[in-house]
Amino acid sequence: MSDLLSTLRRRVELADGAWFLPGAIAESAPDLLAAINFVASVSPFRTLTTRRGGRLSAAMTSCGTHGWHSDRSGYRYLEDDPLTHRAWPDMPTLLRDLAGRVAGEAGYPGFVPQIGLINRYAPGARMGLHQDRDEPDLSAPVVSFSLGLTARFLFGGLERDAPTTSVVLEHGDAVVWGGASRLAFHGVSTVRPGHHPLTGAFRYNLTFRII
DNA sequence: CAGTTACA
DNA sequence: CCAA
Repeated sequence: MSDLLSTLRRRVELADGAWFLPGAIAESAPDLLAAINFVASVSPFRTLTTRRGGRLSAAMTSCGTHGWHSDRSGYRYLEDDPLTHRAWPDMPTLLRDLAGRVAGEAGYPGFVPQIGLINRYAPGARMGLHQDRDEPDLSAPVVSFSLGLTARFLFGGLERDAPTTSVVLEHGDAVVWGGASRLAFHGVSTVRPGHHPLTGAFRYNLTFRII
């Protein structure tokens, strides 16, 4: 897609500093799936536990300098994958470049992601409202890509009780939130059964962060 | 509280 | 399904 057309693409502001970019990464979807498969071949998808013994329904893996992890010690970023006891896979150049481009389209120029967290949702999986607050550097936005099955994305405010707005995230969509929305609560409703020609019975979400 | 569960 |  040309730079001209990408500058003309539709943008919807969900909240102050939070942008929904429909179709922003659609053209790169096959290459993104290949990148996901590479990451998972080094650091496989795994199901994480919460501090109190619950289990996250979305399977996760990471790439880049650190990976996001949760267990009985809580949430944190780790330099090494506790599953493989080795470094997380390098972030594929395509992911870094695409996340930077999409951040720029949302008004956050110069974004060079350090970490890519990949969430895999089978039908029935969900993600409760939460904040991305494990990053010491909150000046950078969070960039999110959606691939495969559709899901309803909930975007709230700075307190858990604040009302949420929702958008349906489809294959190829992106969301970027930063600035006044950087610590906004967000989540994903239960993914419904379905089939996607590229991803089969899965939804993939990639979130790019700087810590 | 990125969770599950009990009950109106 | 929502409140806790």
